Amino acid sequence: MAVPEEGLRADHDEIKNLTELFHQMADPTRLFLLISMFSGEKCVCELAEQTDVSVSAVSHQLRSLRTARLVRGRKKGRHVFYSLDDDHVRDLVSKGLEHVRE
Amino acid sequence: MAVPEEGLRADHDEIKNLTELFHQMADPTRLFLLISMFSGEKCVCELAEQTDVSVSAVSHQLRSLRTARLVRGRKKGRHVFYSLDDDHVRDLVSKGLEHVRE
DNA sequence: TGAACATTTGATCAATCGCTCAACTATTAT
DNA sequence: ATAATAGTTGAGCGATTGATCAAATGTTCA
Repeated sequence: MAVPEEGLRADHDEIKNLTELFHQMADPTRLFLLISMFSGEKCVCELAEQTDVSVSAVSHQLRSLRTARLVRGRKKGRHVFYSLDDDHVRDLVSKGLEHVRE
Repeated sequence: MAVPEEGLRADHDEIKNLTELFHQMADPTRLFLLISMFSGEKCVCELAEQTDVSVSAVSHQLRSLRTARLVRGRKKGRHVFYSLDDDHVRDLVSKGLEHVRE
């Protein structure tokens, strides 16, 4: 008896959206920001001091993540607190870590 | 009672490797190639005629995937058959599809 | 009000990316 | 041997990326 096709349908739009998702996680700075938010919301300055890039660079990358709907920002006083906007990200990153840890 | 930290440790090397993994899946052509291989091994010409780019471009991208150890090639006659070298890829792509399908 | 702090934004620039093209290697068939 | 087929490789090129810097915005506090 034949094993059922282990194929996986995906049309052009889905592939485009999926590459956009993976693209967001395919940069060290953005990935670091995402992982930082795993333990809860963080303000920009807090995130920035953990990275080796400028506050401006962090802000740019957060904008990218926000546009892609992976994070959301909540304004509180003069701070903006960012947090994950999607739980799939957590799953993807831990699955990915399983891979790189072999 | 406090919820245990939902944090996730990842050192610089792991982050670098993880971005490399996601980078491979962050391009429409490469992602398409990977998804094509979900249903079994495929030769280059077979993969190429399903994409909208040249055989050369496909070969370049397969090399990239091969270097990143996501696929492997098996030579048979004048064909080279490519297949997934890691099952995590399948998991990551289906998890990703769950996300983009909302 | 004005200084200090937190964040965003736009310009700029070097580095990287992914494609095509042309040339090359390798295998099979006549 | 020659032609045809399958795949790889390197150069070259336009497009995209991600960082910095400087300037602008918004918020709190004295």
